[in-house]
Amino acid sequence: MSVNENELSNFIRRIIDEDLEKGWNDGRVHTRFPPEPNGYLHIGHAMAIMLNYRMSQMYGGKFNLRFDDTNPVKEEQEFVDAIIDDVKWLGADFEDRLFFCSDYFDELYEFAVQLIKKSLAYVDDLTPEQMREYRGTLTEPGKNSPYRDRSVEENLDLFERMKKGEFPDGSKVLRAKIDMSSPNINMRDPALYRIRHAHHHRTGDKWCIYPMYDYSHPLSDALEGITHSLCDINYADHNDLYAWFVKNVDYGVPGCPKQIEFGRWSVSNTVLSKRKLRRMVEEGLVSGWDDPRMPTVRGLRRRGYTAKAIAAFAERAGVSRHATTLEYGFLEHCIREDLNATAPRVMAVLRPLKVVLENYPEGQVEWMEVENNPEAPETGTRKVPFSRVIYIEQEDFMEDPPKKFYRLAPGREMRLKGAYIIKCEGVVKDENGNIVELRCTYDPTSKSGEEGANRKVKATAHWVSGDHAIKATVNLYDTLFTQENPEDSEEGKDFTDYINPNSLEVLNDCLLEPSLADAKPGDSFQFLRQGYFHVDEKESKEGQLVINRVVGLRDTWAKAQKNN
RNA sequence: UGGGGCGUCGCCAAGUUGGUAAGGCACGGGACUUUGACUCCCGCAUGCGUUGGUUCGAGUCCAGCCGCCCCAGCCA
Repeated sequence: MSVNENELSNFIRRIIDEDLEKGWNDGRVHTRFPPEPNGYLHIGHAMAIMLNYRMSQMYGGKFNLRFDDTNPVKEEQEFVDAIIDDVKWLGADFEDRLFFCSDYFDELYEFAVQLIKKSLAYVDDLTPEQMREYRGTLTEPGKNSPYRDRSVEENLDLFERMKKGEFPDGSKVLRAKIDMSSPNINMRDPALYRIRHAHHHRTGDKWCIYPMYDYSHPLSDALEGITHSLCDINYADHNDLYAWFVKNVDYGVPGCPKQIEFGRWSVSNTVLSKRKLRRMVEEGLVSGWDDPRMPTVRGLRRRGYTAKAIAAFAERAGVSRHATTLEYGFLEHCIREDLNATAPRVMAVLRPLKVVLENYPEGQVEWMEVENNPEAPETGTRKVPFSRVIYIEQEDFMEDPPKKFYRLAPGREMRLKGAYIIKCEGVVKDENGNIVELRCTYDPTSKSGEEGANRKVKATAHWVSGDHAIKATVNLYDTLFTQENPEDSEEGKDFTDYINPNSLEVLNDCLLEPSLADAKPGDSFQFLRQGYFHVDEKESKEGQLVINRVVGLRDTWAKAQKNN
């Protein structure tokens, strides 16, 4: 797949190109993905990961994975492990550059001491409530804290005692001394360190003061030699602060990072906020973070999305400075494109309808040769058994077909892929009038590959031999939400009110061709017209395969029906 | 009402010394087809939030409006 020159964010490339021309940072390009380990990654994160990673690759640079683990009360090792796993799976290769902000706590502490000595930071005793009052509002300037002019010596002493644990949580905070009347509220003496007597998942009980994001992030970037710190537009107001720390701290490492903001992505018919996804899991609205309907990396992966498809999605969607909503169908297009090229074609019937071929000898079995993937002829062929009783999809037969339906109907013919042309001679119904069986005849001269097969028949369907089929459970999915943007809920409505009640349909008695007995978790297939499927790692109670439909095919017949 | 940011086709997105609106998705039409898939053709913004201005010429420059988003955590 060739990538258009224009794809993947021209505006960021323009900035980098200019930096390179100026010889800034010796022409290095070094990016990073900085998650807080407080949840699982979703498709929005995957986009940011691919943006950072591809940007570094495009310029022959490097890419780091760094955890922003500065708030021990929200973070857990479980999430660290899951995130590392997801980033690796996505193919964003950080090589040996896996870092943690918590690894820099000693340096960060020294940098704070440095700022105090420069009279650029002070210990404040204001309570959180008082701090809010002193900060002013969006339209009114703030006022200086009465503790703002403490001497360097006193600040040094107080800060050290904060570190030693002499003060309770919330009693003191280290703040930068910038400008309480700045129109940018982030510059009104932001907090650098707060006291938290809490156990950190990596540093244990070593620290009871923890640095704030605004302070630790630019300096962590600087220490790692990051050149372009890509973050979402929410942080645009923090850019001045970011630059302030980089400028005012002598961090002793060559190079100078800069922050560049990009617009956030959302995806239609789903939600991406961690808070909302967590609710979905905690309220049991989905089976877990890896529910195949979830927009999490783990969910998409279990559903059967490939890293390649997600990378293509990120690449083509691009990025700008404004918030965008990507259509779910665009994601589907990307996975179809990948699976169309790679997924073996296989016969499987989701909603079986019994067909008896009256003129086919009882007990006879023919092994039909069927191609594995016409898109990849080198994958060869395989043998599929054919016999007197076969099953086709219920939807491939209509007793009273409307115009334009050209599959099987009474008196009509249809081709069975790789086998024979059959003709419907009769319909068997139960006492309730439901069709339970079709009586058909087959044309013995129409065997696939032989002369008689070369006649036009309007439709071709997949099928499975009754004596040879194996059973499976198949999960069909639809979008999790009916609303294009569930976040935009009306007054008095919760986003969960828009959950699609039909987002999951379980089919228990699907029939698969016998070669699927060897299928392993993680394998993907195309069940011809039924779309692309992925074997789940879990088995059903009866030990059958559980198969997730990744995505259906583009279906012009279904669309035509819908438009009627 | 302070500051920051954003507005190009239904959804993304190119457009950057002003020169006469790329591409993808979706959609419509057609060809091909032992997957109504795939593939391949064709079509799809006299228009770039809006109103004026500058100019031979403006999505691109200027001015004014309109609309949307973000910021007042000892969260990230």
